[in-house]
Amino acid sequence: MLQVREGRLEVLLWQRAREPFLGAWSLPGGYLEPGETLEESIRRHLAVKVDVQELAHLEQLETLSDPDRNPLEWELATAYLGLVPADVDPTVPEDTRWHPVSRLPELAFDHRAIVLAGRDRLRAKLSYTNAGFALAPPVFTLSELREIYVAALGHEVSATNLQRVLLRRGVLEATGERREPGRSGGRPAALYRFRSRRLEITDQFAVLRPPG
Amino acid sequence: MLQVREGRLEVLLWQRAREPFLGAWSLPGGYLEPGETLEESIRRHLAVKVDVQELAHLEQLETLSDPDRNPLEWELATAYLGLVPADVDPTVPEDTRWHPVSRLPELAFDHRAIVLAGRDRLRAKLSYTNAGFALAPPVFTLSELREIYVAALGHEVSATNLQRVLLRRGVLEATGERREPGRSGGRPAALYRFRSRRLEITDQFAVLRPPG
DNA sequence: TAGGTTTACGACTGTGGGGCGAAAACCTCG
DNA sequence: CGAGGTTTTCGCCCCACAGTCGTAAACCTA
Repeated sequence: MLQVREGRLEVLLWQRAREPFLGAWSLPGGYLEPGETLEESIRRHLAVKVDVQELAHLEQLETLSDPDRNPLEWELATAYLGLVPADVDPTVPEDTRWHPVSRLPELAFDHRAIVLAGRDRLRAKLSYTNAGFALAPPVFTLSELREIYVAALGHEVSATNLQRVLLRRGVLEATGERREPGRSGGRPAALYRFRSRRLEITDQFAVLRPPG
Repeated sequence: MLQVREGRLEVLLWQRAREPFLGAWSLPGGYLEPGETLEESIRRHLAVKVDVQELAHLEQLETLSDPDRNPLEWELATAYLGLVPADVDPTVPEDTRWHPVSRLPELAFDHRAIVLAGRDRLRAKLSYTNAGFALAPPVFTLSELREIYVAALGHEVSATNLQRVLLRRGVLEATGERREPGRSGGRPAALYRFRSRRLEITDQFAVLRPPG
């Protein structure tokens, strides 16, 4: 589960209570029950930690099968990427904490690689899909959205470009409302929302397009 | 396993010898052995059908977990995409055949969806990676490469653009050799090869680039 | 009302892909 | 040997679109 918190991309980790890797930080998850879908299982295990309603997007990353990934027993794991909007702050149990992805502690199993793979997948999809909807609040100003993109991408983003690109592609739409400026003044910012809240691919990114 | 054969994108299928879906066409594969990697398992099962040396690229697609995907028992499956260069024609057993992806027969399980997902993954990666190396012979003319791209992408591709795009990105390099023209004449074509034969991502495709 | 702050937006620029037509380099046939 | 046909190559133009910058708009406080 990734979320932009305080201008940084962070991941939800919990401290293992069992061997192997007792006490190490690790990704939330657990075993699959018979007759259960992988996605159902993920949601069930996450529900123990956080309110699952707040998961705006969930997608499969990869299935890990290295026989040495668990030193105690042979075990497969299917990694998922979950995204949480920046405006919510789910209450989490004592043994669970958000960690900035840029400074991860020692992680159990191959979880470090999984977190980095999730970050990379997110960064790629921010470029050619509307994935931002899963990180942003329901409505937002362009400045707020820009901060979210900066945190997730890890580099500066021009607000002008962000607006033009996302509007041209039809990813964003204006609500018509404005946000009142703060104490320091400034022009009131227009409020936007994502046109769709489900993942959609921006087709025109394909190079070697069909003619016409 | 996908391959461009006779100007079409085709997939290797075999006819099931057991229930469920006895007699239906299905993707090659089988059960995972303890202590085995998923990729090792795939290669092991494929080796029964074809010479595995000819697999130029293999990548994981998705793990399917719908409890109803197998009517007889609860079973997970991890789908892989394998690519075979167009210049080889592996000998295959009696019960195995290449089928054009555009006209698939009735397939067992969820294999139809898997094949289409593999085709779509391939099409996407042809745009922003050097994935073509896994479909093309070691050396080739631009016309030959163009035919492969047309077959895989399912639409026309201008030879001019193909050359310019792939050369600019450093995906292709000229060998310096030329191919003798055929009976009908014509200017001899320059021979090219892929600079790398391992999957590499063309970074500059990212929209919302870092400044500079 | 002046000065500061934040947002919005138009204008310019540069890069790179798409399309087209001419030139190059070979063939065969009369 | 030259004419005509075939295939490949390459230069040129166009246009879409992202990146940059500067200015105008719209608010605040003092």
